[in-house]
Amino acid sequence: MESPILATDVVVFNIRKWKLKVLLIKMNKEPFIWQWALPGWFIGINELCIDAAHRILFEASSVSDLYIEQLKVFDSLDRDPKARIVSIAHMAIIKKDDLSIKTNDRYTDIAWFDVEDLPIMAYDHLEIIKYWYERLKWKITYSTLSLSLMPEKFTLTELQKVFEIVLKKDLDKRNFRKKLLKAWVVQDTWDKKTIWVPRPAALYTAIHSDLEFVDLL
Amino acid sequence: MESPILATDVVVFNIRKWKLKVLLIKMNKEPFIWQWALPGWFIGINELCIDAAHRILFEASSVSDLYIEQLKVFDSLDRDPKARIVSIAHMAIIKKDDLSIKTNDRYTDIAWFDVEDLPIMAYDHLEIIKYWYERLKWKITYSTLSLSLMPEKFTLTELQKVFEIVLKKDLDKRNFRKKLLKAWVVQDTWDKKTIWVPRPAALYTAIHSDLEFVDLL
DNA sequence: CCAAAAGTGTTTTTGCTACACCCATGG
DNA sequence: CCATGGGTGTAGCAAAAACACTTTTGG
Repeated sequence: MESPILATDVVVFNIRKWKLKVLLIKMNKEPFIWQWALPGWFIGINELCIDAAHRILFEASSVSDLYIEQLKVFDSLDRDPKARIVSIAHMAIIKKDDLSIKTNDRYTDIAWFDVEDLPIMAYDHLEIIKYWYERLKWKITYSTLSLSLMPEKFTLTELQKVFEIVLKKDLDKRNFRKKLLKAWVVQDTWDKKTIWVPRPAALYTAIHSDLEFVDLL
Repeated sequence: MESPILATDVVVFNIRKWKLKVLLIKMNKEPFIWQWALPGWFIGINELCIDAAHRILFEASSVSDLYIEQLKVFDSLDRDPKARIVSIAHMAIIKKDDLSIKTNDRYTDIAWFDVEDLPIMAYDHLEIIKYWYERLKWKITYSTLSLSLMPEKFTLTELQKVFEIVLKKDLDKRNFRKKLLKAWVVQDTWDKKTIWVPRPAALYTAIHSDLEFVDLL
């Protein structure tokens, strides 16, 4: 019995210039030549899906050391015109200060796109991004996922801004701080942010490095 | 490049004798001969994962027409000792009055097991069941998934009992009815259940046949 | 007429929302 | 000394939780 081929596509989120961005690469092969797409490739026969996602992302963009989450299979029969390929879609999140991206010769270009302003895309990749975007919005409200978007140390105002950017709505400063501090997921570093702010702001850091489930909003 | 083989395993839930049950089949081949396992098989090259799940379930147990949901990939390298097989696990739910199960000659036996009292199982199937059980508990609180466990017509007390069995905790009768009726997901059939109850109880039925997302608890 | 489950409202508690002023620093 | 974002508490309201008695039928 012949089996579909297994691949993975990775949606990489990051916040840059006060916008939620997604990492896309430009294809240099048919059938979608010159179109933008998600970084993706085949899963090796002795490879975990999540390892494949890490590897592919590193190969395409030299990015490593990030939060990555597996879920949701995309398997429509016509998603790839050349072969029957089932894709296990992943979501990755890059901390705000991980910067350098550069691609290899498998692609012609790599760039960050605003989630609200995506180009025409190859395959069903637009659908995959929309799915993960909805999930991201939902998941930051009941887990510490938002902290993966932050640098090592951050102020509460910066964290609040991340929520406002992702959720596209304003939050009340006092209520936000109350709930967040009550959840015991961040701790004061006793360090202060002194540049770019009139009054020094307390810098916090995540208590746990792995994902925890707590109501934050 | 060689690719892992794609398969699917299906966790089938049902409520029988006031217990939450899972459907298992007994294998008649190595490497797990005589052990219990989830119904599962390979996905065809031109087959949707969810169609494969339906087909496999029908082949193994002659069960059809049920709620089925795809999610979560199980892909540890050592989950199958003979080959590298990645499994897309599904959850299926059978209405209380779908009864007949019988297997084919691919397996030696088929039976319902209490979720709280599972036998030693082949592969990583125990892990798969535990995952879906947690998800089931969570999902019935914010969707109409619970209605998939009910027969065509049911009383509110019966529905409450299903919640109590799955969640393993008692609920307040008045609060339960208030929230449930306010969610507008069931309607009175003006029919009455008269057998086995002292006072005739109103029979309700689901308004929508597909899954809706509403807070029920 | 008694046993057994059906059915029904109100009060209390809790958590969420809305809201405005003083503080510390750099220029 | 002024502009700028940092930091803090309380009151009102809506949703959730706790709670007990009357009704209908079969035996």
